[in-house]
Amino acid sequence: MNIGEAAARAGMGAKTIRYYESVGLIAAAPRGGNGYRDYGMAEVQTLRFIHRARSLGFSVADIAGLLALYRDKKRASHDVKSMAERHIAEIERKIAELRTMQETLLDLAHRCHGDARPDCPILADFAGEG
Amino acid sequence: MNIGEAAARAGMGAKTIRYYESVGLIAAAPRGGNGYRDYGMAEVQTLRFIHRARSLGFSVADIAGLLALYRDKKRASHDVKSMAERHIAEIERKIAELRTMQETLLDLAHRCHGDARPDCPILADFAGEG
DNA sequence: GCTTGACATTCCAGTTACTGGAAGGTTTAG
DNA sequence: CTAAACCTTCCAGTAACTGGAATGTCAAGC
Repeated sequence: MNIGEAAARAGMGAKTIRYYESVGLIAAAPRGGNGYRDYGMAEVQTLRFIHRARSLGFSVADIAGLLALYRDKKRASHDVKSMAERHIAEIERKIAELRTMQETLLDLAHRCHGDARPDCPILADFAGEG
Repeated sequence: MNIGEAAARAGMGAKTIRYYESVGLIAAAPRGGNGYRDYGMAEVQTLRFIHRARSLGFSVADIAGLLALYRDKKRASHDVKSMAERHIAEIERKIAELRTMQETLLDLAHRCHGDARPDCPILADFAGEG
């Protein structure tokens, strides 16, 4: 099948597939006589794997590792789990950072009149007043 | 003062200041006879404002708007508050997205032995099994 | 006066994961 | 035959810096 159909089946754009090929995440697809890339269901399966992992926030570099583990039938599940746990911890860190930002902003916004008057605790805070 | 001192006082790197100047977030600093940028306390104050806003997750583009409001003594606090609220909502969206990822991963990781055996629900999920 | 180190300058490249667009070749339907 | 809908490559842009190279300047110590 052509790249467009593979993309549709995998739930991503054709450009994304070419990008993954260009950075070495997937192998270069064989070409037909017209120069078009040709994909089979195995490649679509790999692309779906990538899509799922990306949707869970794994980086392309991490996914390269996950794909290697996936293909290594003698892998230890420990290796997969530890990658997942590292990623979970990273997500936790980001959530905590965002939550801190959000709490500060909610507090500032709460204290701001939000009317036509110019005085504003948000700007005052940013300006270092108080 | 030179850029290094301004950077130290504002809590950022000298390269960051040059970057902000290059993208028009701050005005080009006047130069001394040696070509060095020269800063006063007002500029440091602006840089600290930017630093604070960045630490709360505002984009450089947003900060340009916030600085304009800050300088407009006839601003309506409503305008500031609405920017803050939009940003709070965006943060909320990101947190929700991360939380969803995290929950899925926690569930998968929980079901993974994490030992020397190769079978792994995480990879199985990515591969679309089940 | 000279050297040395810590500054400063500019410009280019790299980061992440795509995405848009241009210029062109191919295939298919009508 | 033509027009639409594919495909190809390559270049540029996104966000917000950061690192590094090549070069210039300044202040301190000998």
